[in-house]
Amino acid sequence: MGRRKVEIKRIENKSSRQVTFSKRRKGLIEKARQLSILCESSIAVVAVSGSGKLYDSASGDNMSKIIDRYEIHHADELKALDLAEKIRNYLPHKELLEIVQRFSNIYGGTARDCSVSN
Amino acid sequence: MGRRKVEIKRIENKSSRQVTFSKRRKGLIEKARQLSILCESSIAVVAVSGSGKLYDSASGDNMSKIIDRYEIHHADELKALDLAEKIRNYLPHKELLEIVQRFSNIYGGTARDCSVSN
DNA sequence: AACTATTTATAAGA
DNA sequence: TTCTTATAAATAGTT
Repeated sequence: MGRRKVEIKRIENKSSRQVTFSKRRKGLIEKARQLSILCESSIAVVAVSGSGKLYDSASGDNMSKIIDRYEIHHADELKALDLAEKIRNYLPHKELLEIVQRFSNIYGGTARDCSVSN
Repeated sequence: MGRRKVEIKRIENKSSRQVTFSKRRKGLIEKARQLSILCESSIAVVAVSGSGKLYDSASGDNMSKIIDRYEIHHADELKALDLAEKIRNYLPHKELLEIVQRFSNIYGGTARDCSVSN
């Protein structure tokens, strides 16, 4: 849908890639909104850019409810993976948990609007 | 994009609505796939139809990781869930390790311009 | 940030 | 329901 047909492969030029990301992300979210209204459905879109920025939209219902719905639907798989694995990994898990808690204490779960270099 | 312009409002006829849901859902997921590849990004789509069926796609990364990313960025709104608590009860060691590494990437040595509440 | 030539998505029809 | 096709809509390259 443009001056030329584009191959679906990584756009090498960084600024073109960013422009395309911006245009198509907007298009995608608008399509989600339309689908939600036309067909009375709930649509969640979460996009993470190459540089790590997060964009999301929830149409027809709020994001938490849509994600909950996804997780309920996949609960069986998650549980099957979980139980044996959790026991098997108990000790290192416990140690890692302490690390995560330290992270949580430092960053508090409330950090926002972070730009990350790389 | 069809024989006629359509208003973006609920399609009253049930079978038309189902046909449109099927066509547009497919289109949306294909657009997500393209965006992911063109711009090396990760895109999650979760759709719940009016009748409660769930459809999802994850491009560029797996669904759990994209949802985790969303939840990390929205940690403020997820205080009730408490990340550490969720990890303790829910995630196997391997995924926990990945979360710790992601915390390091996000909040580690190169993060700047962070506003942190509390 | 706008424009527009083209491609792509899709609404209606077969 | 699957295929076709006229048309609307999205967007790639340009300004």
